[in-house]
Amino acid sequence: MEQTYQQPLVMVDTALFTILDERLCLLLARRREPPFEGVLALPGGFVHIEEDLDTTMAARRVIRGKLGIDAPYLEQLFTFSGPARDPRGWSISVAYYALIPADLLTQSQAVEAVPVETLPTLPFDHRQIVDQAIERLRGKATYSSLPAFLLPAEFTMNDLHRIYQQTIGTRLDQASFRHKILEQDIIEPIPDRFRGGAHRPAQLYRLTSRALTPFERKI
Amino acid sequence: MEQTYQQPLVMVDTALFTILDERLCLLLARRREPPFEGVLALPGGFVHIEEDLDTTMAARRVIRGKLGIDAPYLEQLFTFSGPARDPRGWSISVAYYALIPADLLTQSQAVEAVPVETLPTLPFDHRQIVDQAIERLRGKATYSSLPAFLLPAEFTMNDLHRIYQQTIGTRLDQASFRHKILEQDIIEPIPDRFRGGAHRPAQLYRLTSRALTPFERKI
DNA sequence: TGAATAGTGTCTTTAAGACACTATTCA
DNA sequence: TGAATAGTGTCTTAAAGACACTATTCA
Repeated sequence: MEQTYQQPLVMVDTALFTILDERLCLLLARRREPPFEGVLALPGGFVHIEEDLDTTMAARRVIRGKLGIDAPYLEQLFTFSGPARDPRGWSISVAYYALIPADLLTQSQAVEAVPVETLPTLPFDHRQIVDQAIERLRGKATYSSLPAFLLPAEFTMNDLHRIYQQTIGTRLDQASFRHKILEQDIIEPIPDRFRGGAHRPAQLYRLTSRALTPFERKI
Repeated sequence: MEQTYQQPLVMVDTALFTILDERLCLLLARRREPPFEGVLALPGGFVHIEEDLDTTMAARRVIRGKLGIDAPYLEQLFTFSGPARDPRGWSISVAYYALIPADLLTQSQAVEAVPVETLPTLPFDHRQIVDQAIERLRGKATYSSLPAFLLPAEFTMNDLHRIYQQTIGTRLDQASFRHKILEQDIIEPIPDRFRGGAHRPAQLYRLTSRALTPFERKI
């Protein structure tokens, strides 16, 4: 019978991104169990078939366990597998990536934020997962409202401009950026809400939709 | 111990595309075992951890079992999971899609080609897998050499033009298509090889690379 | 010859990007 | 006032797409 084949271990791993000090960072958790006990790694865990309705729910459970909150954006990335990626045996990891606005992070959470340029050596194949997640993030940033999910609910046009530049990794002309974002209808001004400083106050905006909006053309 | 959690069933399913009579078709196999014995479904099977090095190898094994050949293009699509998608229990299916040039198909193979517009009712969540595979195929067709993998090793510019139109689903100006394809350097003319008819013979081309080439801009 | 497909040159439209400018606040 | 950030209008460049044309074969 087919069903009697020995089955792989099934887990989920999550690459959690945030922007801290104008830099793209990854949230890493110190492992509390072997293998690699005490080492910084992507938050993850086994799928619990009694409680998880699918692997996305398992990823949500892992994120809630580490951060105490739900990620505003969560997407399945890729499934990694093989006999050698985990010393416990032939395993499958369904990898996810998520965007966490910095204002949702608190001291109490069991994670450390590390800039993606200075990541420590990661256990398992987590480095590969992270690289692929960054590639996906950069790719989608050019063609969608994705980077906006790294911002708090209210933000200025320049906040958005900066976050797009940080995720894409290139300079974008300020004026052209404004023209194009406004054409896309992904954000709307919040009536009578401005943010000031020693300069002209900036209009505050919010997303028009809580879902990711793909663009026809690039930003 | 974490390892003692009950593990899901782990399988792979493959959406195999080909072009027959100018139409995008899916290769379906009649199931030889329960559940859904005798029903047309995506070729698939359980991951065999003793012989498969990863899920991609499992997908290759499934394709070789049905077609006796390797697909020139194979890509992981998405991982589907949950307690209800398979009556045998909580399961994970790592779905793949592949492109099969029509000249590699023979009568002896254990599959039926069905145009994607007239698919029968499919078991499990195979309909969802197919829909997502078509979406991915159309998406990548605009930005890469992907559709060329549906053609035999040698083809004319007009073969390529037609296959792009069939996979993308829209008309493309013939002259502009030629300009843009030649700029991309994905194909090269085969010296002194032409295909005739009752008309001017057409230059035969081949791919410059066996790998998928992404384009900077759309075709 | 003309029917059929192959292949080229060039114009128009539209998107992407650059840039010069004006606006409003506070110190 | 000027430093600082906010915001607008318009020009340039380049890509996408349309179109008119020429080329070569066979019946």
